[in-house]
Amino acid sequence: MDGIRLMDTLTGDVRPLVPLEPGHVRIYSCGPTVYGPAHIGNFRSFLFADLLVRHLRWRGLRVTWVMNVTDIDDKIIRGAASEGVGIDVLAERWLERFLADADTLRMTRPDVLPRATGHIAEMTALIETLLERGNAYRTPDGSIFFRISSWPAYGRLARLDPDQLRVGERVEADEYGKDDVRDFAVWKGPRGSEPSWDTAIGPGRPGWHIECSAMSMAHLGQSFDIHTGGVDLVFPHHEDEIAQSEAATGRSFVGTWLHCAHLQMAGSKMAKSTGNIAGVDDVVASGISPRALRYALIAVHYRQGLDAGDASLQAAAGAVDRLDTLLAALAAYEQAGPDDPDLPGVLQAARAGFGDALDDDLNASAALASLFDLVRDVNRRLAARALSSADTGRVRDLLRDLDRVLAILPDADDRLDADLERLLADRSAARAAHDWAGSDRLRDALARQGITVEDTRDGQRWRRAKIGDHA
RNA sequence: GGCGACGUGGUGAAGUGGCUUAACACGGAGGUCUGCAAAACCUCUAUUCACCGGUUCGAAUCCGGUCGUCGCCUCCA
Repeated sequence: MDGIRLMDTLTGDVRPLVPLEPGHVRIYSCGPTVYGPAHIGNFRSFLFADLLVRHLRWRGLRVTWVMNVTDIDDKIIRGAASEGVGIDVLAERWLERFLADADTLRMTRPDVLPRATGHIAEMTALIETLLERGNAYRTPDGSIFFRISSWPAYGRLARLDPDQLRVGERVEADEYGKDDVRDFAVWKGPRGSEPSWDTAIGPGRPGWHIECSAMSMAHLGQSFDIHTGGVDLVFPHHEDEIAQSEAATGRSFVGTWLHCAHLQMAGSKMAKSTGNIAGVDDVVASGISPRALRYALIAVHYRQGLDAGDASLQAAAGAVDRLDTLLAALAAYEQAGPDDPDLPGVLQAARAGFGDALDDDLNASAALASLFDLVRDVNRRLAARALSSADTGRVRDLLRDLDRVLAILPDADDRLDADLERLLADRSAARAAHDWAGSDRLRDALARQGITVEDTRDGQRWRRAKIGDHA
């Protein structure tokens, strides 16, 4: 093991992660714009950050994770106006929904979820500095733009030559007056009935990019370790963040830029603008459990495109079921014999393989391979009756340990309600009486309620069904 | 038009110079076990890594070309 290595978008190489403060990693993730429900493509990028955070913590590092919430932007303004409510009402509603979906997918709650509207002062302070330093200028309508020509490094992150940028023919009315069409707004002057803040730099509202610069620096400092987002944010969003942040502070902004590839659906990018989307609720309604969805979203390397087709979701459900089955088997197994002398080595090797894979730029596929190698090995030992009852606890402990990173196993305290418990007890009794017809009837009844029951020499065992019910 | 990523079995996907005639998962075929079922385990399911050429003792892995897919090039994770 030679530490955690990550692929930095800016330099294009894989480098060891060296936190600015030893033992403490500061991470900023571009979060949701709360004007509607986030789709599972959005969640892929959030879950990839979650996986990173969980792995770093599993490695014993302290992590401060900040994810912004954009609660003021054109779409929110438009949506609120069409409903005749304030932007705060709309934002609050969709933020709640975002958090609920995030919980469903077992995303770690970020340490801070700063909102743009709560950081106007930080943004205007940053803009003032940019004005003072000559990196930004005002236009007649009260807007303020960042001057790209004042920042020679512009385009480095996206590997774009500013002179080659194909500038759109459409120029928004409010953007007339820019010195250069490529310049971007850090502050938008007041317009009609749009929300506006009275600030030291004048009335108006913030541009999108400045939000992330201000909020990340407010909560993590002028320089921090990792910034994550989807590849579509590389340009212009993150490019602009770097320019305005470094121009304002004179310091390096971010140590490592991490970008995850798009989730695709039917061969093309999942995006709200194309309507080619599926929400967490849509997938769950189709019978895929949240745990299986999480598995599908994190099982493929984050820089690899991923198609959320039915086949991959079904495969994920199958893989999760294999883990559930092992847990159920461990719980049901009883063997008084001596401990398996080989087990400690097997467990240690699995943990090492798992951790090493994730250290290597978060290679989740390889980490899962290590986990499933362990699953087969343990199943073999269970079948051979080589393990003791105490050994099953050791295996379970390791699975739970690895699951601190994966978060795909059933809850440790998952219990059936009383009615189902009774059906299980009845079935056990029927079997004891060799009442096979009754036993089969009860098994069917349980299956209809989403519980799979299986018989072993240690008695019956149960687990949640793969498809359908996922309480 | 510019820039970038990628192309591995029935499917998803790891591997990026010899340990790999290719991990792991899903699926399929056969077998063991079992009241039945399921699960699990065992065997089989790519002599081959888009195609062509080259470098090398040796390539899925490096180089060149061709074809194809996807993404970015102003607010989309």
